[in-house]
Amino acid sequence: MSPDISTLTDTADGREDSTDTRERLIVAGMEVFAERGFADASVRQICKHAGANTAAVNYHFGDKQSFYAEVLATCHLRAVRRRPLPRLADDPDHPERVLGAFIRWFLELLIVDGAGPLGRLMAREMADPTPALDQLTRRSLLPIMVNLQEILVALTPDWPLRRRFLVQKSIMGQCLFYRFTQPAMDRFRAVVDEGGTASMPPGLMAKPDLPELSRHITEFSLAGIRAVGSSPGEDSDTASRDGAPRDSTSRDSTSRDSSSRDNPSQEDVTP
Amino acid sequence: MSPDISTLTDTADGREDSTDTRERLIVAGMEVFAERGFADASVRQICKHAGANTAAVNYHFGDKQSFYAEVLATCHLRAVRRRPLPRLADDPDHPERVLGAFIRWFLELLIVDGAGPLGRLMAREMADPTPALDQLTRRSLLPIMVNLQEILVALTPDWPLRRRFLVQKSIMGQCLFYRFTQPAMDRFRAVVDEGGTASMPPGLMAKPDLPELSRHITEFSLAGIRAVGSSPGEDSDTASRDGAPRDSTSRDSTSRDSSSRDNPSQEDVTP
DNA sequence: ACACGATTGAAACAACTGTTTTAATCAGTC
DNA sequence: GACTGATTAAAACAGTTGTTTCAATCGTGT
Repeated sequence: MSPDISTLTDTADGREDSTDTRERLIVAGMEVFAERGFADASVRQICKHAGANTAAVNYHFGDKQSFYAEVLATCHLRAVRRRPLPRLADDPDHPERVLGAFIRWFLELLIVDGAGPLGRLMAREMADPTPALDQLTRRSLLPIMVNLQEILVALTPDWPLRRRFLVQKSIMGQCLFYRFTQPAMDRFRAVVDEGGTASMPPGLMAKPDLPELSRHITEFSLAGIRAVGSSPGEDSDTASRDGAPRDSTSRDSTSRDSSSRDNPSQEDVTP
Repeated sequence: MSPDISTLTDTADGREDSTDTRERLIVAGMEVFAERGFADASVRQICKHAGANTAAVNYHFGDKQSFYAEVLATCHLRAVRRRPLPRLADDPDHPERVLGAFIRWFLELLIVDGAGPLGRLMAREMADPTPALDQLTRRSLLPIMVNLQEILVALTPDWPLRRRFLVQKSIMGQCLFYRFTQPAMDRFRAVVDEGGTASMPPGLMAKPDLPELSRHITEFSLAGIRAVGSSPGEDSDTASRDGAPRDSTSRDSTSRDSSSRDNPSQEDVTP
């Protein structure tokens, strides 16, 4: 009797513990929450969209907030399961190559999956944090940043930590741009395409081409790394130059061994 | 019925026709909208916060949506008025220097003003666009991007347009990172500071230091520009499609008044 | 002084919100 | 069959929302 079996509820991993309506509620919650935000999405709307009764959300999940957290977690889990993160251990001898793969992966996550519910929900959480952002940061953002940090450690073994963090943020910022500014860029494209300016003629703001994009960011960033690496860093506060230049003996992905190299003594990051 | 018809248009530029409560409403609107978002902020809340009656918003601005648009416009106008945009014309012979000044300016806008209402409202608009995003894009984002594009044209006169756009987005992305990821980074910092990982020890995620930051991004970006500039570009696709080989030579004379065509929004940033 | 338009105040309106309640339905197991 | 426990359906609840209504007030020009 469900009116909308048509909605592709890619229940490839639909488990048995979840009732039919429970699953349908989560799917509907993804779509509606992503489209209208937590505050603007009403449970009635979601339940109708899922072909369930108004009380279904409260029965299955307790209240709206818990339901939202569940939707967010499920959304994240499914997105991350189908797109495995490229790690340094995959090719420990060529960190530049791994960096390129990571950038490509990150861009795909942001642009392809980012257009779906997960990306929109995360963007909303950034602009308007709810209690669920905490768990989302831990589960989604932290592994990505740790992974990139490991790649950068292999690329720049004897850098001060603070400088490496700056590079990390430069790389992530270049990628995140295409997700966070997307709504504005769409309107921007419309403005430029109809009018245009001297330095920005119409027709130039096409949608990003993913291979070209990842190639550009990788090249741009590697050059930036070499540049800021050869400049005299005045941030000797995080001194402790370890004596292991470009040693790619770091073999394990979990990398609990590299802590001894990076982390002799520093709690003085704020001069 | 509708008391808003004639007087609403040009009140954003600080005319004195605004009553005391009107101004108070806008200020309260900035704070409450920035803190709770458009949907979650109630007019009762705003009116109480402004010491006005519940009907004040509807009387002075028509409805909530128009009021919000007015708040956004006023907010943008005041923030941009106190922080003039550094332009290429300020130092036409040293575009790298201008680029550094621009990056510094942009970071200040994002981090200092960004922590205030304008930044939070813009972040919200990005994640959850309302009809007001259109006007905000035109007035706020467009002049910034045009200005950066002009600087980049001076830096890389004979580049294909498409490649220059990529660089532009790389630069803006690096800066925007510190605004859009701020809530997540705060939580991130808390996680790292309490636990820490192998490559990310506690105490490292300090708040960004503005001079250091702008220096890093400028250096990083200039190196990236040189790198992607010396690589073989696939410029044929865009150059031929656009049919504009005119870029670097003809625009030097018209660089100053690029707003002569249809770009009155330029004045929003440099009044 | 009066009148008049602009503004304010307090109450009311209709619609919607998340959540509960109560009754109905459905599988299974004795 | 009857009993049990989980699920669903429909209605109701208490509260908030944006917006209107209408009388009271204020500021001024004459």
